[in-house]
Amino acid sequence: MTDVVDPAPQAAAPHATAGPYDPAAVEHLLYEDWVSAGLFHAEADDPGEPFSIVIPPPNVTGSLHVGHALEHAIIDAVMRRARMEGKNAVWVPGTDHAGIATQNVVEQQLADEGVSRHDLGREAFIERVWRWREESGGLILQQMRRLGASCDWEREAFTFDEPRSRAVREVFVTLYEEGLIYRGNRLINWCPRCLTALSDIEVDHEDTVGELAYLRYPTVDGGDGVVVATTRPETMLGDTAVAVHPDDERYRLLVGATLRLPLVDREIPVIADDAVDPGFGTGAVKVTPAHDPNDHAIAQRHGLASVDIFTDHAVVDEAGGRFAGLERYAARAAVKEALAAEGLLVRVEPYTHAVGTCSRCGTVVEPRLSDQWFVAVTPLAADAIAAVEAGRVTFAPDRFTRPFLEWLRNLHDWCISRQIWWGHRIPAWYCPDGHITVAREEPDACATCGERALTQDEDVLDTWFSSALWPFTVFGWPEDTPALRVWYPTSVLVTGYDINTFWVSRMLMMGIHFLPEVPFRIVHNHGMVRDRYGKKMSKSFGNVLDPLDFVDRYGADALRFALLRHCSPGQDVPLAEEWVEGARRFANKLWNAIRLALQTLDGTRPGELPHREQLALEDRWVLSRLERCRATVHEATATGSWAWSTAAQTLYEFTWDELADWYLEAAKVRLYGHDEAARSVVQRVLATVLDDLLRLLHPLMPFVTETLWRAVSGATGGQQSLAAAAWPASLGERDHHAEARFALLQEVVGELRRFRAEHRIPPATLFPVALVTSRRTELEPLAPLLATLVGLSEVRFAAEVVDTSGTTTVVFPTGEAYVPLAGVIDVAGELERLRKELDSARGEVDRARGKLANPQFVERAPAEIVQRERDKQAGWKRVVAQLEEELAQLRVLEDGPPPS
RNA sequence: GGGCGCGUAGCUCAGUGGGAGAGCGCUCGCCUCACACGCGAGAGGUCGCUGGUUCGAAACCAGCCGCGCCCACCA
Repeated sequence: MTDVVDPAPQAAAPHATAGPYDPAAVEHLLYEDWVSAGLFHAEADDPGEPFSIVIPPPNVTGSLHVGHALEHAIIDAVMRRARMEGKNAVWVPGTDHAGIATQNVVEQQLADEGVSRHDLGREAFIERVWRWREESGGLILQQMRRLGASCDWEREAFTFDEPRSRAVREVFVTLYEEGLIYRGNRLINWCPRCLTALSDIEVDHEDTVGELAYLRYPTVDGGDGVVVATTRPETMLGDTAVAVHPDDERYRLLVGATLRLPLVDREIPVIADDAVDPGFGTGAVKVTPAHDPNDHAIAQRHGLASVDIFTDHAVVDEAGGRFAGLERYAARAAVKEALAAEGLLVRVEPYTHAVGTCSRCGTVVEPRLSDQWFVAVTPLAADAIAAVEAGRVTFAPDRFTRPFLEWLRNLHDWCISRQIWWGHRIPAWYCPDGHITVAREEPDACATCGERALTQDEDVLDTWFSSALWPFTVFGWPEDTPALRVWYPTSVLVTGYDINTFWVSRMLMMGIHFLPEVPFRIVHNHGMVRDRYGKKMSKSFGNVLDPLDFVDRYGADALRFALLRHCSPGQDVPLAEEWVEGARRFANKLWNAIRLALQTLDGTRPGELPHREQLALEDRWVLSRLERCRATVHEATATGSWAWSTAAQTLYEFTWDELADWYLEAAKVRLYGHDEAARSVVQRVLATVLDDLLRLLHPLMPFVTETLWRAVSGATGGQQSLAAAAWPASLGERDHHAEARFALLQEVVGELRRFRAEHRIPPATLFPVALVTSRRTELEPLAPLLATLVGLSEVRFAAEVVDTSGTTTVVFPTGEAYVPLAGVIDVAGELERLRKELDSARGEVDRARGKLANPQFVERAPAEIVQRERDKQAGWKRVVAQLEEELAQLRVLEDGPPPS
């Protein structure tokens, strides 16, 4: 870490600082510079093909978690590439008011203070939430800046701000007028803790071990009646019938009979309905229309009454007679007990079934008949289905299409009213006679009877109602704005597959209904971020990773790269600290590679490449490899088919394995040499290669590349930023000839290095080689390179080596290298080392033999351990044999004729 | 009940018809003048199992086993 107090971005440039790359010293300043230069801001009439993405708005009071980090890393990479390609690109940021989630958080705060929202009253409560939004609402957007997200901050939107609220009322009223929004008394999911209705997808289904209880309902005349099976005995208090299948012979005679409902003494009929599965339980089902969706449907068909037995809090009400006042689970126990006492509890067996829970608080939901507002989704869904089937919207990856369509085809009407306070109040007013007036602005009088004393509906809208409008409301709808005309439909929606139903489906339905086009062409579904073992992150499991902690310690680029490196469409992304650390090392490698370049470029700027005949083999090789890298990255980052792991991996390998390990090492010959012309050539090649590499890497790692690019190119920032530079064009055809020749060199270098390592030849010891090779004409010009890369004192080529005494042979695919051993290998030292190794290996063999010779061990130790010992012994025996052979060879050398 | 994904080195993963690979971890040798957040060398795999297609299968097909996820109003 440097202790520079107030460095300008240039001050931290690589040639001016020592030590590793320090992200903290540059990131903030670079971000400020980009924003103040307006690089992320776009106007509708800016030049270029329109390209737009709207952020999946995070909860306004939330903070950035790794899932956001992944999503924003992807979107930002996409945006930056689009911008570099000259598109008129805009990324609209913003937040969601997140109705129930936010209200729950604030209610919890109040609870900690010992008050409830009802103590405060509606006005004061909402004011309190707004105040909390002011305090915490900017946080997540600030955190996005730390990641480098290139949002157009002048376009920040909020699902509950005034422009969005106006759009919500417009949509609600229009749909109401079209008959697509209605108020009705229907069975909904009720959360007894949040005290509100929920839509179907806000309910999670969890397999729960429960019981199946068999209850006997006698006939009114005291006959045996019917035995029904139920997982919820307490709901029998609300039963209004028993149903059997019409073809069920067992009950043929009972259909039409009247039963006496135990405990409440209600007379209920036995009815026949196709919905009953004769194979389940006893084939007879109790019908509780007020608390079960199936039963409700049956009741509708048969005109049965509904008896609601619960209060809002899921406590039995007066309809439950003597059980009134009991909470539902207490009531379950009490009902079972009472039935048992009357001999009507036939039996109870364990039974696992799915139980619905509130996705916001985990409480078991209560199906319940209730007056709520609904969207009649069938016609809207039909249009959405048609759009997907016609390919106007595509999913990446494609496999998400089918479940999405299946979901749309099986939709029930969407319950949109919520009995909470934080959200868009439903624009419906009631007069004392119960007439409903739905209006864009508060009406003066009832539209039906002219009554002036109106009260507004108390409920608010499902938070997804307003986010469904996001892709067009952020551009000013319902006004016909230039932004809307230019940027709608948005180019692509980048979001997790987990909210395709919550959000994507609703945006599609609303977008198609209210605008001429779909809201996005492509839905790019990323996966979920998981821990290093692929496990879901959860607070209770203690494996939650904090993205900002990573940004602090490793830099934003490192986090982004670590995420993108493991990211392919639809696949979950594992993340561990080591991956981020590895990405930080990569940034540092890049930093240092360019530091070397800056120290040797003498101010050479990227520009025209030298003529081809001036280029050395390694120049042609690196340019060809760069072109390969460019083509792969270009392809892998093309809209809709994002193979981020491929792009990241390709850039990583080119930078590290090719540029740093080979090209820079090879280039040193000329960079440090005294041939001015040759130096100029390599400088110009290097400057250009670095320029293109930094451009390609910029969408993934914006900060380090920007810093380095300014140093390489001499750009001063602001408008002259990498963030505003052009995406690299093709360098032309690959040079396969140069690649093949360089590969030849790499093979020879590899073999000689292996020889050096095996024989413990110190790096400082240079040795000569004589090469006999079928590729002499190709390799001969590369002799200086070979010498540099391996550390050779001399490279000779020969048709054949006549006198091989005192030399050893290194074989490579197209020939052999002869290395004299005198002065190269420390024969005495090698012998010493090998003898020591041999001693120790023999010791291991003896140790194992001793152990295995002990009958106590062989007989009593677990077979597994004994076997392991045998394997060990065999392994060491092989090592001994090998060492003995090596020693024998060396002894020949020691005793042989002295090398000339 | 329906659907989807995954099973490749110790761990996490890439690889979709012709060389079994990467990062981390591990072993050995090096502070070589960009980088020890580094350099060089290396060990390690019956590509879940069975069968099929093919000249050739980690990859394509079928079945099976195992893990994970999503959807679902059989009480």
